[in-house]
Amino acid sequence: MLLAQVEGFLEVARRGNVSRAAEAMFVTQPTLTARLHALERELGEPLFARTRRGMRLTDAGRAFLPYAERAIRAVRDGRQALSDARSASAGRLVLGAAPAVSTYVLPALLQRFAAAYPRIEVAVRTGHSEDVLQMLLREEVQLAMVRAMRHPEIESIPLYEEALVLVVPPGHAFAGRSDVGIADVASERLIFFDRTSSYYELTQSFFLSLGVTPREVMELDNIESAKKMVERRLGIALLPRTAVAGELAAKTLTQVTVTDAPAMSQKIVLIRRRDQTRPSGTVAAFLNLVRESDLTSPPSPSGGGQGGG
Amino acid sequence: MLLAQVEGFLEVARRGNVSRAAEAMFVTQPTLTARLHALERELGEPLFARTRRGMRLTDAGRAFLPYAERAIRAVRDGRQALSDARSASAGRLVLGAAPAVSTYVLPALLQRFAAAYPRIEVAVRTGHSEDVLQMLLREEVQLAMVRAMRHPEIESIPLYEEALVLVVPPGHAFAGRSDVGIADVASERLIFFDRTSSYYELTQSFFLSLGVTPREVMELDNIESAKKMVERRLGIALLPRTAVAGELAAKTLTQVTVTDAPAMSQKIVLIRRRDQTRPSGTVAAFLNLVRESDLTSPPSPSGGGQGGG
DNA sequence: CGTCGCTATAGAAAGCGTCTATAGCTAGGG
DNA sequence: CCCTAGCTATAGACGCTTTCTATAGCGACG
Repeated sequence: MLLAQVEGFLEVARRGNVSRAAEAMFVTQPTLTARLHALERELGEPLFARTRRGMRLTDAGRAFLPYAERAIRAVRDGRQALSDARSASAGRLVLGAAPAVSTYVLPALLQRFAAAYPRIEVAVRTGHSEDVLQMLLREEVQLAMVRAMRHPEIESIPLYEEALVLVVPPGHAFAGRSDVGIADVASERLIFFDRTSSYYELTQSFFLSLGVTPREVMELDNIESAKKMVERRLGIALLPRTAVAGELAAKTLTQVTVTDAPAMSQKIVLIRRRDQTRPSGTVAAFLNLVRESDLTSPPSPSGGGQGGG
Repeated sequence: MLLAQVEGFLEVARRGNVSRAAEAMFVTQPTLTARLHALERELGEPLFARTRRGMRLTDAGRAFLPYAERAIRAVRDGRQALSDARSASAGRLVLGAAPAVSTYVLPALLQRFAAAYPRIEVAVRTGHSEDVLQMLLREEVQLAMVRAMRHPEIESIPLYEEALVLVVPPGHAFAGRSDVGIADVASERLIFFDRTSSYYELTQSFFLSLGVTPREVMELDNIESAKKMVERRLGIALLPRTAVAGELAAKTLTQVTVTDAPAMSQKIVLIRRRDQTRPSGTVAAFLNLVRESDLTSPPSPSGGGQGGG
């Protein structure tokens, strides 16, 4: 069955006249007649009663009419959806993100995205980087912003380096000092977050590599709580810089530089399933936005970039 | 665009594998590959990412998928609707009927019809025969049961002759007499109904042809009211036999035969637009039912057939 | 390193849709 | 009473396109 046949059926049904319908469809009248015959043959039933005055729908034709309209409309809408997607003027984008990204980086990004592409519907799925990777592989998300990972079926685009910075409450002994060493840190009460997160592992191995055994006082399962703990002077913490940018600016937390330890950071990347197809529509739109964004400087202007190997 | 292309797209999307999909659709793999290419070319966008493991939908493909399903479903449902209509197992039937038919003949008929074809939806439009004819010409109804009429665009099937019978209240002077003449009737108070109906005209010309000027006492716009009037002894009336069958059986009205006047009746026919197509589906089902029904004897067994020239 | 499993391509044959031209039919006008 | 206008159906030729079989190309896997 040709879609052209169904369209011909609709046009003739509307006009009651093959010749006019043919003209409107830019084909000759015999062509359209043949289409109708073919359709009637395939459906096994005459759809029109041929009269001296033109074509009139039979009961069968009248019964088929709404379905034909529905089919044609579906195809037309499908074309429109593709064209919308192509121009990224509409559609749906499902993003995965690690918790720190989802909470501290995505909001600003999505705000700009929504402004640029108001008719794109966005959904975010948050999870630890490994879980988000699985979502991507299962095609539950189209793009994901996670820490750098390797997998044969994904390709990644570097986004930014997220530094882990040591934060202390205002008025803490470390505040204002420029000679805080790793040994000083080790003797402080430390607050960790989310034992299942890669940050935890990263922080632990950092201390161990320096021969320091941290005296853990508390472990929270999310960054926000950890920040609150430091603010309440229950300890000090190594936290993602993007997560404390606001507090540093508001001076409810103070950043301290450790002199005798390397800067610690984690690479954040945008990952995507490896296709041979180039990113299309909503995905391409988001990629463009990301490319022209400077993710190393969060919305509130606190400290400058602090990247490091 | 071929529907086969869209179906191929769906099948491959489901299976993620051209070869299997081709097998399932009883075509060769190159054929299906070609269909997909043609569809992608027409839509201007790759719908699949070709991988070593098979075919995976692209974002565009995923966007198009629901529309493709909708279109295929519409066509499938349309085929089903036609097949239902062919076997009259489902569908819709719109009937027109004159008031007397609609009220006194159709209910029994429709009861049997609904029992025989439970999935056919029936609608009735009631109006005077002339108006119903117009409905038929405008294709607002598919069939109509009205008094016999002529029109170049319709064909009719005789249904029955509806006699007009003289009814009087029980205990009336005429009741039991076998020698009531037209002169006797003329001296009685007569109740007419619906001046705009053909019955009114028929009745009037009947009296006039016999040189009798009826002494009208009352005109109601519907038969039910006229019957009630006779029952309340406000006069006597000439009413369609089908309309008083129940009252005659219940003996709340009595039929009187006029000896010196011809029997009066009206031909009731079933009319249909003149097509070259033979009646299909629901229409054919109704015609069959009507053909095997004896419409001259209403449900309640009162008097026998009373036809006459 | 060969084989397997997948899709893409090549080339031939058949089928089908499309065109122009014309037939067949009826209604309406001269 | 014929002739024309307006409709759809048919005929025949042309060309595209779909379809087939056979084969290439290309990674993955053992």
